[in-house]
Amino acid sequence: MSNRFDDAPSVTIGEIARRARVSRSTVSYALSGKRPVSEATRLRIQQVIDEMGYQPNASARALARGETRTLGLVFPPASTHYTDMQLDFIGGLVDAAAVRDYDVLMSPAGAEDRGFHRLIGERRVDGAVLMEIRLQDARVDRMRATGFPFVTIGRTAEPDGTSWVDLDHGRLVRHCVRHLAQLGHRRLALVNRSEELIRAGYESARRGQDGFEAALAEHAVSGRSYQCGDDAASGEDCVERILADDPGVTGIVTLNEAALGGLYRGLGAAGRAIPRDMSVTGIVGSRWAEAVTPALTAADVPSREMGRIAIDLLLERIGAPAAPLRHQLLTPPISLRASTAPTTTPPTTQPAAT
Amino acid sequence: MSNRFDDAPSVTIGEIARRARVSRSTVSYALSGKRPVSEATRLRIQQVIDEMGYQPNASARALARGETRTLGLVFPPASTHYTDMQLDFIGGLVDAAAVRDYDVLMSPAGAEDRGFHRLIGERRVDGAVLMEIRLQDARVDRMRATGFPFVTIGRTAEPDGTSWVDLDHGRLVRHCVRHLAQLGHRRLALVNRSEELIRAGYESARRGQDGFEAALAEHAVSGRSYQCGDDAASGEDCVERILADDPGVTGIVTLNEAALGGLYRGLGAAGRAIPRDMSVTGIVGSRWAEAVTPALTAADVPSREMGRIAIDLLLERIGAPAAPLRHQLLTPPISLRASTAPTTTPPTTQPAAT
DNA sequence: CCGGTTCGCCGAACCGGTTCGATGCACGAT
DNA sequence: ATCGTGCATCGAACCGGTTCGGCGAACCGG
Repeated sequence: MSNRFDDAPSVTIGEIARRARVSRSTVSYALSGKRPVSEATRLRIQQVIDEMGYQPNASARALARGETRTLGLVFPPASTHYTDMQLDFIGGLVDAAAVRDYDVLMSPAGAEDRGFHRLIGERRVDGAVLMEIRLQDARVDRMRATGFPFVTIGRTAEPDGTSWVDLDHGRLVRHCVRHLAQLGHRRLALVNRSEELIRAGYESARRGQDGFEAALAEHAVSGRSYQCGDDAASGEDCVERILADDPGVTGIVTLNEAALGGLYRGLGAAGRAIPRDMSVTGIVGSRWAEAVTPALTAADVPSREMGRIAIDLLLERIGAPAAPLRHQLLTPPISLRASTAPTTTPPTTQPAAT
Repeated sequence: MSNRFDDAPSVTIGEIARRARVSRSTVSYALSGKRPVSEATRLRIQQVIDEMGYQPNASARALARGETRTLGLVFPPASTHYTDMQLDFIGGLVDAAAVRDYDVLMSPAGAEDRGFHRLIGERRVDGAVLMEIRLQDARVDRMRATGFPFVTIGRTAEPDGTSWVDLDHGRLVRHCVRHLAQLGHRRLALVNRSEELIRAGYESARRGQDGFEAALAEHAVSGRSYQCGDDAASGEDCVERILADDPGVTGIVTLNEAALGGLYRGLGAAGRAIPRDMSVTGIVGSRWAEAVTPALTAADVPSREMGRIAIDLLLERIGAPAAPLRHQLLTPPISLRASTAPTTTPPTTQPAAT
């Protein structure tokens, strides 16, 4: 009598109905409340349910109701490991979904992928969130063609036809450049993501880059962009390239979280102290920004919040497919930390006027 | 004619059967191959399927077959953000599951949680992986009681009744201590995880701590353990406490990835150069180990591999519930990097003898 | 005392697959 | 010509829920 049943061969609604001496439909209605059930029988049913530890089978319910109460999270496979920001994003997303009584199905899937078919075609989920969006994204096109509810994290080149939440990388980079320009820096470098990602049209890298170039013109400063692999060694290497190209660079903007440590190490090795000889800023998860010494002046990316927003947008699309598409373009503020400072070379005294 | 159907109201097996002029069962057998079907009809069916873009409904299949082809990943909610190692682990796990044609359902769930009920009771998944194991873990007890297939990442105080994969934190810490002892360090400190986690019985922190104390005795060195929050500021703070307690400490072992940057910064602020004045080592994801300067001598945690192993163990339990339980206790080697060096104080010249 | 509501519950159909037993047919052997 | 055999296919039941239409009993007013 430790557990009611030796094996507990998944007690069904029929079993409950039999023991409560009502029909299956009555049990169903008692639970869903979609039709009135007398207080007496409701109690009797509830008692049997408690005794037997009944829980409705999710597959059966999904089949009957036509909804799975599951959301898909689609991200490219062959996982180059994720960044901290992405991780936090996933955490926020899963938590938000749980609060709304949805589970999240992880699917490493490209557009042509079997995994993609599974998720959408087999109706394993009621909707999907697409990560790691590219400017031209076959997955988005396919989703749009099927009419399946989805939202993207990041936006394609043609963003109007989709619900999405995104960081305004272009603007953030412009803010970073402005910050450096205001501190007097005139020769900058952008440390972007890897060449492959950029070539693939990875949207944050591309728009960040565009923003960089626009900002250079805007503030009449010079600068150059560098592609950099997602690891410390690439970061070190990148510093070498930057200083080889132009030893006069005094400001760096980075979009590459994973290379940040290497960047710092490379600067140290080159004898450039931060922020005395080199100001560094960029878009980096706060955990990394605060881990390096000196701590990085960087955009405070609200990753978890973005996960929550994604869920809300998606549930809106599922609940009201006809509702207008919605977008959220976020431009979080830049947290001033210790890695940026005014240029020291030209004005030895305070720069009073121009 | 862009897409065969304006709305594609989920084409079913019945629809396929009608158009191919066979019965539903024949379609099913043609797809599953569980009974022979003539080549001619198989082709005819396949053609209709291709034309209409049929894909079997996952819920219906799960209901009929009694298996969902989905695995659960259960982790505690209220997500204190995860470490890099955990992230890589999840990535490896999801990828491994995808290769074996399983999806992964993320569930932030405590033992008493609604989420836990959903996953197991409603049979949303065929089996589950439990992360963040504690020495006494109510979730493990519940799972064991239900007889549901599961494996844990980490092991409880009573590990024999469960399939698990785990890092041998005790041994790894002992190796770290031995390494430091061999370099001549005699006064050490352990930087552990947060007080709450340890009090909660978080197994890696507890076993790491035990290993530390055992190793101190083993190598006749002195040392003390410190609890440290999972962020850079706590790491800085922890350094202060260590040096205040005993300024003569020359070796640190850390289990706290998130505090590593703060640890380095604190040491820098205290004027202790690594590794000249202080050797640092520990168990930290390689991305972090290589991001700090000097790079950290640390255990190379095979996180992705552990994810793969977890999936394999779980699928074995699902496929053969009667099979003996299996365990994998991993002790990856320690990668020597730049953060540890022989003590410099006693022997100013090279230590020729003794 | 009777007809019309209302309430509470039941039975059946359905969701979209899988699987088992049975059946029709062509074939070869006798 | 006849019987057995095996192959290809079909029909029905089932998985475990949800939902709709209907029915009997109790209750109401006239």
